Amino acid sequence: MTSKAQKTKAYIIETVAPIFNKYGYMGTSMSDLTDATGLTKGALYGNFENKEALALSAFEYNSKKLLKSIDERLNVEGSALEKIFSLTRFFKNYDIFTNELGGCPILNVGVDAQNNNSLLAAATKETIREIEGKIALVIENGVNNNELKLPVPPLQFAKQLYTMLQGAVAMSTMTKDRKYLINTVAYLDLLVTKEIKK
Amino acid sequence: MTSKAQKTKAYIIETVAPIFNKYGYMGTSMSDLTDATGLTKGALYGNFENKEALALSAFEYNSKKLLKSIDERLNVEGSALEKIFSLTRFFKNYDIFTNELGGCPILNVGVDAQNNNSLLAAATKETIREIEGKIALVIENGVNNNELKLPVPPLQFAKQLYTMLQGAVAMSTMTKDRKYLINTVAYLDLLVTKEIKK
DNA sequence: AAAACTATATACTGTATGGTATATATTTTA
DNA sequence: TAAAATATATACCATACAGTATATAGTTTT
Repeated sequence: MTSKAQKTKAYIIETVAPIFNKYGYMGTSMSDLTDATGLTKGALYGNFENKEALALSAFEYNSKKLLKSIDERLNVEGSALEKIFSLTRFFKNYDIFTNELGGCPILNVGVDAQNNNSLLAAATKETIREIEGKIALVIENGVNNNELKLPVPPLQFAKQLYTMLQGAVAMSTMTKDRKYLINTVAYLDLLVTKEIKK
Repeated sequence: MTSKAQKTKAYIIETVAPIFNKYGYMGTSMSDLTDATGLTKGALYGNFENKEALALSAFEYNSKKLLKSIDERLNVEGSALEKIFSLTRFFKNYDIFTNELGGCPILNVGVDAQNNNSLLAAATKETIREIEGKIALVIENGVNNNELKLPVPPLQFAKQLYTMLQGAVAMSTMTKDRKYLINTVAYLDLLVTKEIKK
């Protein structure tokens, strides 16, 4: 059974997460958070040591949501190719998916925290590593099944794939134009079919 | 002749530009800027209406530097292909180039300002448009010279190219690993040679 | 249901914030 | 070089900031 206190803590995190993600660590004030939650500073500081701990919990909340979704796409039934296409299909609507998170947590926090908060910066870096690892695993299985042929090691290919996807995320975020996502995914699907499908 | 006042204004901008770029609009305080310049608030507010005007001038200063460098690479003597390779060579060391600017101004300001400052967000968007246009022009000339063949219109190809480069910039920024730049450029050079060179 | 405990609200720190009015230097013009 | 014009420094707003001590309300446990 979850106690009232645990519920409050969870409520704070999920309310606060999109705000930190949107406005950044420096751009979010504690009073923004009391306004959004309807709670007082006493409640926030009773549940979290300080602003940084709260921001970190918020990032981890968003990060987990993202990782879970990516995992789901990469674990669909079928061949390695189908798993990869499932992932690119996810990124085609990435802007819609990340809208409720307050934008892409990787990009927003990764860039925002770079020079402002080393803990958050490290957390982003770790999440990137995890995502790349998950993609690499699928690709590696495809190679072992004689389904795929690669010009580079699986992890490097995964990194390249994710770099292109994240590039589309960055461009569509900055220009508010989702065509970057659509066109990049179309290109990647073609690339995968033509270059690494055996 | 440049008056003392004009020199001061220029000095403020060039001193302040990397600070805004590194720490963001909200992460930079006016006292950070008085510290860095060795000037007082009176001097800063005498030369700029407010913090926002100062940040905008700072971004434009960085943006112009970047656009100038890109222009130089795209205007080297030679074929369209050589111009494109000149650009990718530039991005291979993009982290070194942007170090003195306080990071990539497009990425940093584009992400930071997205939800915090609409003027800066619009300025980033415009700079992206300019860069894409410059690349598209080179590619279009290559097509007209019968040097290149494209599967998509020149501007779309330019956008795709820049998206991949900017993806590498984002990833190398967030992970502090320049391999993303190196590997992406290696891939792009291959892509250009194999797919669009006639 | 009462006692013990815990979580949230209130009221308050001291400091930093963006911005301004005005005094004082410093340039520029005559 | 003296007067006029301008740029910078100083001293000061009011407000917002992260964080805290303590009172009060609410939840658990017995």
